[in-house]
Amino acid sequence: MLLFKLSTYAVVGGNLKIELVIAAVALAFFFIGIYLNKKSLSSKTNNTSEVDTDKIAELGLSKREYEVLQEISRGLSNREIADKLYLSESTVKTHVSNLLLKLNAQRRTQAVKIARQLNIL
Amino acid sequence: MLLFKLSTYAVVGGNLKIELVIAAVALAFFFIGIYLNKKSLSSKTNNTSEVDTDKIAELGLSKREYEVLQEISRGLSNREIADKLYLSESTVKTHVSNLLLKLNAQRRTQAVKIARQLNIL
DNA sequence: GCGAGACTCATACTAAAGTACCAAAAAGCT
DNA sequence: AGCTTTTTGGTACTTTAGTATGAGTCTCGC
Repeated sequence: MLLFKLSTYAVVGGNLKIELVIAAVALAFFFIGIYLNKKSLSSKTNNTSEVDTDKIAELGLSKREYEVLQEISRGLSNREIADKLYLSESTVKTHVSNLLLKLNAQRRTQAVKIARQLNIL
Repeated sequence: MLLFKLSTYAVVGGNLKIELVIAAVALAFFFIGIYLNKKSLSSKTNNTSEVDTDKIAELGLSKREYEVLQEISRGLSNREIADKLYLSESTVKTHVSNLLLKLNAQRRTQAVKIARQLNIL
């Protein structure tokens, strides 16, 4: 607005070429448009790319359970998760079972889907 | 550019108020900025949100196999997929096996991960 | 009309995944 | 220290998942 007023005064005063003023205003608003648009878009897309830590706590997921969940989403088997986290397969199974209960899932694939929907992965 | 020229002629001709013309040009370029920006952004972000049909063909995934893959990613069991697609569980198992081969996966969870990375889901 | 894939389904297994229940360390809190 | 939750692990089963193999049907292009 300030820029706009200045430009009109300049024209009325007659000490600037009209074409130049219009071009300047056009250019300015062109970039303002780009800037505002970029801002509004980034606020929308960031929502779908961050992990919701509060939700994890809300579900009562423990640290280990969450780690196991992450490995499941990476496609690992219980055996592989056990090796990666230095656990027995039994322990992994225990974690998985508790995990499924807390996420209201019947299967590990479903757990992954639900976790994704809750922005937990 | 055409719009720009017209506006300058209008001012020179003296049959329009300068403020109005400048405002119009500003508004026009404002939206042009938004438009162009949106276009350039969408070409970048669409890469991570659209399904790559070519990749599906490249992998040799058949229609049915792909449908089964989708249901797996929704967390369904073979039994549930069979019911949903009006198939026997045997058939679903066959599709899953072929699916895993084509995706180089050992498990359905891994298939989902790989499919996601390939922008197939 | 015929051959190639795709689709369907069955049987028979093997291998994972998941459940139930229990129990002992380990870690955190007050 | 005492209590609680987490973490760990075991045994014993049941249920899904996945593999192998064979075979009949369907569809589409040529």
